[in-house]
Amino acid sequence: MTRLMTGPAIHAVNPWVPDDPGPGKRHQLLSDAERAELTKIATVVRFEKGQRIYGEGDTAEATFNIIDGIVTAYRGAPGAEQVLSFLSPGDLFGLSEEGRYANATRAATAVTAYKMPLPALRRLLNRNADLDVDFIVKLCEELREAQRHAVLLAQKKATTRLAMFLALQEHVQAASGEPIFEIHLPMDRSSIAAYLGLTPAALSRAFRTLSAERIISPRNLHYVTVINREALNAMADARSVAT
Amino acid sequence: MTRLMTGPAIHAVNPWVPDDPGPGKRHQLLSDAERAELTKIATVVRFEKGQRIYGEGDTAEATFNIIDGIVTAYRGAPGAEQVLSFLSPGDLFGLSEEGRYANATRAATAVTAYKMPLPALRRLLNRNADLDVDFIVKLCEELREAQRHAVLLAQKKATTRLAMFLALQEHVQAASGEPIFEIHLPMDRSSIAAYLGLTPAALSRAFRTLSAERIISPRNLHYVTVINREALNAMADARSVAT
DNA sequence: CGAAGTTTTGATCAAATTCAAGAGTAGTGG
DNA sequence: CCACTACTCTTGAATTTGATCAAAACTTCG
Repeated sequence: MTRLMTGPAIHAVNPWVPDDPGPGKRHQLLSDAERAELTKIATVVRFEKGQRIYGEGDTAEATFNIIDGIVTAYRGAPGAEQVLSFLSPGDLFGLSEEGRYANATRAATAVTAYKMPLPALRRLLNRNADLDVDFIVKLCEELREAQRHAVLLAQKKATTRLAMFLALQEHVQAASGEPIFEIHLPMDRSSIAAYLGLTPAALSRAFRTLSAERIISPRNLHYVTVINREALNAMADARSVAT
Repeated sequence: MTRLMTGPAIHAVNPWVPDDPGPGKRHQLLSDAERAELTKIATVVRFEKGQRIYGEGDTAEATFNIIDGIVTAYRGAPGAEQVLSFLSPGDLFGLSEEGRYANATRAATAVTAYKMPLPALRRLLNRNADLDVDFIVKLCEELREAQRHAVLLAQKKATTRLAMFLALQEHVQAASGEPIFEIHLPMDRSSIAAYLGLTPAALSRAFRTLSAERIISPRNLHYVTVINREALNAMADARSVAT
């Protein structure tokens, strides 16, 4: 969580070449000059836990870059709500929605973020080709994340979905730098359930099953230890079945 | 299907402003000059129905731009295969995968496409900021499509998923210009099932149910008429439930 | 016309949803 | 600091739905 340099930060893996820090390792995409440029048009905003940031269909006014905290992106009316993604520090959201936001967002935890007004951002992107590339790279990453989500949702068993989710969270955590002895799940159960396309009841049972099978060991609602990583990865890799 | 001008074509809606041809209407993003540039590095390739274009994990060598036909993007071993998207003319694929392709692709029908080697494309993008923007826009669109897919997969009832898929296909068809009295489904049932996260058996029953409820009327395996669009949209909009 | 493939249908089985009630967790105020 | 309330999460029992396995109908193509 050391954040010495100020200004917007976009974290992503390099899509072009496979060298870099390490496979799957994320790094800062922006140069200091670019961060300075972005800082000029950005303001820092705060949202408290549970607060809505913008709604589905609202006129898009700004793009956000998370400094700290987790943001939930979701769609649909309350009661039939579908969570699309959990966004972490370094992530970008509120971009590219045909003039309106395509989904709603809310703070899953207390959130600090840079807010960049769309017109200014657009002008900046038109002038700065490198910055464009950075945004492309970031978008590609989000696209792949959405695809992973689709793969997750296509799994039929609740335990498989949960296993994939836990593996994903572990990855996110590892990629953000901190080593992991425990997986941290800052969001609440119903949000996870909505992300996994399950009812809270089914999710609860899935947790129970994985615990009973000695694959995980939940310390409390927000911290889980992986006991049998072999088994977890075997489920998560979803390369079961064959003939 | 009138395709008078030659050269790569990227079709997308404009993400910035909501004016344009019409809401949800796609248009050509590239200028003639840009198309000429891309043409210089592109070659035309053909794939026959069912042919694999590249595999998951292969070293990424080129990006493709579909001229004609439908491409299936999928992931996972045969038998546990998950279809991620069906790509249409004007779509781009094979982009942005960290040096390797993140998913496999195959031709769902006979396909003609432009093949653009990655190094050349990269050089071109570095020189041409406008082109970058076009790619960003296109990527945003694909991102949103992946999110829609996730929303679809999160639906619990098979009939709801099918309804959403049919609505989606109708949209794609409408956006590509041709008016629709029938929905065209060029891909085979098992691919649709894999896209919907269902078994072929369940998909078949879902078709049956929607037919029995007088919502659709399939002419044959590849053409379906919507009889009751009200009901179809009601299911597809997934805005059921409330309090 | 025949053969290989795909799609549909049927019966059984497993799993998730639903609905409802019970534990556990905050968060509040005395 | 504890007790109370509101909320989230878990658990249970019945029902619905899709998966599975296998066989029959239909396409497609040689």
